Amino acid sequence: MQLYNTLTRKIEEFIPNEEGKVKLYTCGPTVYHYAHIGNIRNYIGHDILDKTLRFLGYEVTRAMNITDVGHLTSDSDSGEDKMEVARKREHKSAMEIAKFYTDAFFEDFKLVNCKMPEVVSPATDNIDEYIKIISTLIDKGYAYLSGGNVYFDTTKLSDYYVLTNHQEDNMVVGAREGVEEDSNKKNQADFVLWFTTSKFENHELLWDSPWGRGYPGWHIECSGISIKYLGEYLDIHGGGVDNIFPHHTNEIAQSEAYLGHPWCKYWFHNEHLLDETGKMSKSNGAILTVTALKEKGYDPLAFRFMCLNSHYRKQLVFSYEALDQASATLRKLRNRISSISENGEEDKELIEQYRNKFMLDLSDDLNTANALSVLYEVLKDDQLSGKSKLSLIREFDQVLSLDLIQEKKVVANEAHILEQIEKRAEAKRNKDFVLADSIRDELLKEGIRLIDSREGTTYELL
RNA sequence: GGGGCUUUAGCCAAGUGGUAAGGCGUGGGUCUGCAACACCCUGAUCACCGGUUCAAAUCCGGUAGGCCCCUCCA
Repeated sequence: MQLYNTLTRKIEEFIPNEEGKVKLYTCGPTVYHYAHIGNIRNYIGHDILDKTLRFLGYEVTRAMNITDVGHLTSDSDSGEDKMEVARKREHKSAMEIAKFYTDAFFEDFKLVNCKMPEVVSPATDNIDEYIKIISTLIDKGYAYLSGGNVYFDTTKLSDYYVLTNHQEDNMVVGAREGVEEDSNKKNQADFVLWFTTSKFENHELLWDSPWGRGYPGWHIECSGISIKYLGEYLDIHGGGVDNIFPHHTNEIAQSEAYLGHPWCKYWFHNEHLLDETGKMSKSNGAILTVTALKEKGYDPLAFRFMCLNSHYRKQLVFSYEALDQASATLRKLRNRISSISENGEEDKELIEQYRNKFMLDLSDDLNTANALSVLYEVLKDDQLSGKSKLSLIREFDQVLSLDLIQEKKVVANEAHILEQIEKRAEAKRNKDFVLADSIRDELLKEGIRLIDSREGTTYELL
C-alpha cells in the first residue's frame, strides 16, 4: 500500500513495524461542542484508511481519544479551557458537557457508517499515564517547572520541527488574534505539559500531581493514550492538517523524548472541508452537523459519498449543490444495484480482476474516487453474472460503507398495495387515467412508488 | 514576514511525460396513456504566459485566482 507520509512529505510504501499488524491512532474530538461535517470528513478519512488496511488483510488495532479536558483557547497559560467555556455557557458540569457532546459525536460518527475504533478513551481516564510521562521528562531534563506549570523544553531536541518546514526565526508570535505569549516559557516554542491551580482557581476538573493540583496540557493526552493502549511503536497517527503544528509536532517531541526512540512511522493528515467562506471551525460560530443534514432530509451516507468522491488530501468545498449531486448519484447507484438479481455462477477470475483493481486504487494513497469508478465498471460489465456483481459490490461496500445493497423493506400492508395496483390497472383498462393517476399519487404519499413495465406494475418503498 | 497546498466541461472529480476515467446535471431518444424508474446517445483550446522534450494537463520558471499553517481547530 502506498500512503502519503507527512513526515517525509512523500508517498511511501507502507510497511508496519510488525508484519501484518497495524497500530493506528486517530486524534479524536474535543467535546465542548458539536462536531461539524468538516470534523466528520476527517473521521471518514480515517475510517477508509482503517477499512482499507483490513481489506488488504492487515490486523488493525485503532485507538482514539476523547478530549474532555485541557484544551485551551490559547496554548499559553493565559487561555481558558474550552470545556470550562462550555460549562459556563451551558451551566452544566464539565462531565455533563463532555457526556452530551460525546454522545452527539458518536451518533453522527455512526450515521456516516464509521466503524468504532477498538479503543476509545477519554483524556480524563488516563491522568496517571500523563503524570508518569511528565515525571520521566522532568527526570530526563526535557521538561522544567515555571510559574507553577510544567513546560517541555523544545531546545533539548535537535529536530523539533520535523513535521513542518517552520523556522523558529520566522515564526510570528501571536500570529493569530487572541493568542498571547506566555512569559513563563524559556523558549518561544515550549509548550505546557501540566497546568496547576495557581492560575485557574475555578477550573472544575483537577487532579493531584507531584507539581500541584491541576490538569494536563492538550498535547500530552494523545501521547499518553497512544502509548498506553498501542505501545511504544506506532504505525500510523492521523488527524486534520491543522494538527500538524503544533499538536503533532509536540506529540512527537514529548513521546520520543520520553521513549528514547523513534515513535510513529507514518503521519496521516486529512485536508479540510471548506464552505463558501473558507474553513469550517467550531469556534467561528456556524456548526453544520451530520444530524442537521439528516433533519433536512439528506441521507448521511450521501455526505460520505461526497467525501469519497474526492481525495482525503484535497480541500473539498461543501455546497448543497454538491450534496444534492451526491444524493442523486447514491440513489441511482442503489437503484441499479437493487435491480440486479442473484443469477448465474460466480466468475472467480473476473471477480478476482475487479477486486484487484479496486484494491489497487485504494492502495494508491486511498484513491477512493477511482475505487468508486471500479464499481461502475462492475455494474456495466455484461460478462459478469448478477451473482458475481453482487458479490463484488458486497466486498467493496466493506470499505466504502455506503449501504449499497439495501435490505428489501418489508411492508405490513402489502395486500392493500396490491389491491390498489389492481384497481389502477382496472382504471387504466377503462382509460380512466384521472382515477389511475390519483391512485398512484395516493400511494406515493404513503411512500410507495409504482414502477410500470411491460410485465406489469411493481412497487418500491421510498 | 515565513512555510505549504490548489486551479481539469454547468457542477463533483480521476489522471503526474505518449495525446483527457467516472459520476451528477443538461439536451435528445427508447419505454409509457402521461409520468416516475431504467436504458442508450450527448460535452474539455486541462487558469494564463514562457521554457525543456520527438511528445506536456503532467516536468521547470513566472503571472493571476482560491485555500491552509505559523501555539483554538479535524
